[in-house]
Amino acid sequence: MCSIHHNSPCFTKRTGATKGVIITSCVCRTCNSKASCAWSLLSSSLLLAPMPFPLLLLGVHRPSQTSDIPGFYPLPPGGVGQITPSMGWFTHPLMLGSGVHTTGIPHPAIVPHSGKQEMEHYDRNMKPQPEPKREKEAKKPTIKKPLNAFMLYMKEMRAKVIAECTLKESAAINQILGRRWHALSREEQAKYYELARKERQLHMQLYPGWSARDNYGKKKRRTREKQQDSTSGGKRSAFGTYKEKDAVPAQFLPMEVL
DNA sequence: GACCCTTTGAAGATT
DNA sequence: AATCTTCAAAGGGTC
Repeated sequence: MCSIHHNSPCFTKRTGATKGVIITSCVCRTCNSKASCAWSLLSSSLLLAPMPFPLLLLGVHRPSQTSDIPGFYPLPPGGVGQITPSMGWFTHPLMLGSGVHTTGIPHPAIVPHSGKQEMEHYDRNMKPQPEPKREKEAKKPTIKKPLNAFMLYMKEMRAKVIAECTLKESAAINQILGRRWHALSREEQAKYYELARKERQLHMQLYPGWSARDNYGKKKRRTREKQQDSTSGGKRSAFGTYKEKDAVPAQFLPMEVL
């Protein structure tokens, strides 16, 4: 957050690549000055704002009652234990998984440990899972990272892009979504930044001791070299720079990026 | 069946 | 402080 433009969401700007690695820096969207990335998890001004559509996207009702954090998930003095299904917390597909907070409150960020496959049962139209396996995996739940603005955007727009382009491969879809993301106006992007910020805040409140580090190493990665090779030629998209061999065919690209 | 690919953003780790 | 790394989602492809 820029110290001057408090309401200006920062964004990560790709500034180039060294040895195949993209350098990132965070700048204020308004004055373009380099700034800290923590654009105000604690910014009460935004918390006081009316709930934007993104929370509707999540299926989380905005409680009408007041709370310490108006417009956001109320946290009673005792914690989150008073959040009830009637508040809509459980109505979103994301909320229908087996993830259960230590308080007993289910949350999409909690999934049984062992990889992305486990995500299916809360995010893919509630595919029924064999019960014994679920119980087995539920022993060691993993609290996932909250989604960032772009991830939320992807989640919302993926189906639309698939329908438009008849593509199914996620890598290609994501390239298109990346370009469309950059084509969004700041106002449009701001909606997702705010949703992401609230997601992070909720996550912090539900899992105060959680750290992104907790999930480090849970995905086994193959040799880093291969990844660097793949990025050195085309790098990490740096505002439109793509590997030619992986470029999305022009006929699949939306008009606005052609 | 685990990981890759591909995207951006957030945050932890390292220099 | 600056830079680097990992992981969030997705699902076809690869090994």
